[in-house]
Amino acid sequence: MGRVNAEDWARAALDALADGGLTAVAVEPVAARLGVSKGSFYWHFANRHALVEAALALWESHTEQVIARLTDVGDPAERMRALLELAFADPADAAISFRLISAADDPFIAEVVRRVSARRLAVMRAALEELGQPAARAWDRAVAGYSGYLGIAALTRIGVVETAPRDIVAQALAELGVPQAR
Amino acid sequence: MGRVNAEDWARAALDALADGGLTAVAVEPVAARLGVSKGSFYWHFANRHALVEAALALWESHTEQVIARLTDVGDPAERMRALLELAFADPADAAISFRLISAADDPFIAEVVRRVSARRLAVMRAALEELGQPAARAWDRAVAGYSGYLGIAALTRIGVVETAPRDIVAQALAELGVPQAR
DNA sequence: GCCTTTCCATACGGTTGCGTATGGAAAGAC
DNA sequence: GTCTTTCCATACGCAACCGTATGGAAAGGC
Repeated sequence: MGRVNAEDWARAALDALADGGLTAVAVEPVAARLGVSKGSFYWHFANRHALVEAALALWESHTEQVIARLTDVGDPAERMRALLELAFADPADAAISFRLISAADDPFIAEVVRRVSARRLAVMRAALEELGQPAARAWDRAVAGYSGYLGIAALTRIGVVETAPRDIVAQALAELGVPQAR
Repeated sequence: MGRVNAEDWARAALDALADGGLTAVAVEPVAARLGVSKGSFYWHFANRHALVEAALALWESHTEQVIARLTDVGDPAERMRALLELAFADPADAAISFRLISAADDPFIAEVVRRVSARRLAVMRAALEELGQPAARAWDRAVAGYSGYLGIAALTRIGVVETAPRDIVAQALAELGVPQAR
């Protein structure tokens, strides 16, 4: 790999997180993943915590990028469909979300994952409210939907359900009470 | 605490698992929790894996005890209600389930948690089928319900939802398509 | 072509947890 | 009361990872 920069380290750390959880975001293993040594790491970062911080910032920015793309979609039903398709298109994110919630004993991680989760739920709730659902119902359905997203990731992890079926988006939309434009 | 036996160790290990995840099931920390030293541990167990094994066996037996109690309930709707009430009565179990799925990188843990999860899902599916739901639908609803159970545990962990509302059982029964006997 | 800056490898000490060895305390056999 | 069995504390070696120190290679300024 030759020379690497801080962003390479952040990306590799996020990969390691998805593969092996927070404990896998360790300096020496990630260095091995990049084909460099610790010497490189401590040039780009002060300590391990800074690496975790960078990986989480990268992860959070992905969510923000997705949300930014969704604001272009005026119709809330279509926006919700786009959201779900983006969400299920990237199976790694559910795994990472799961890993981070697992690691939420660390207050810093808990804060980041709480913020990102709340942000995602807020977008879902807003779309459901625009579709005419009462606030409380919209919130409950958003929570139920996101819980299912995380729970399915959990069950997939242990192999009691295989990869999500093809019509998962349509199914989810129906359960969220979003009218199908078909 | 004075003298302890293997079962004390297993219970303490399960507590440690709920509190801090699998990495917290370490010999020295659990010994401290029991007020003894490693010398005690290696008298009762061969190695750390045996302790993890004992803790998981204890956890699995809890599930089996719950299921055994449910077989006494003839009416499937009432049985499902009893199941949900027992499930939500013990908030620690969802946390432990979540912790174990998190730790499913370990093949042994993956196997146990897969077996227990499949067992629970089978009981749910059977009740739904007895209620007249087609097999595929019963399975999908069982998976959706259990996913929600795990997902809520995840969201509770990071504080985006507070403790489960009072009517969580009624709500879950409705979503599972179980007629309310009221 | 030299010199500075940038970046990385290697070697070391400190910490934590696993597993082993060994001696000793406490309880029961008789 | 002695002897045996049961159980535990302490001390040690080993491995993995964090963080530091230091020397050196590679790239760019001029």
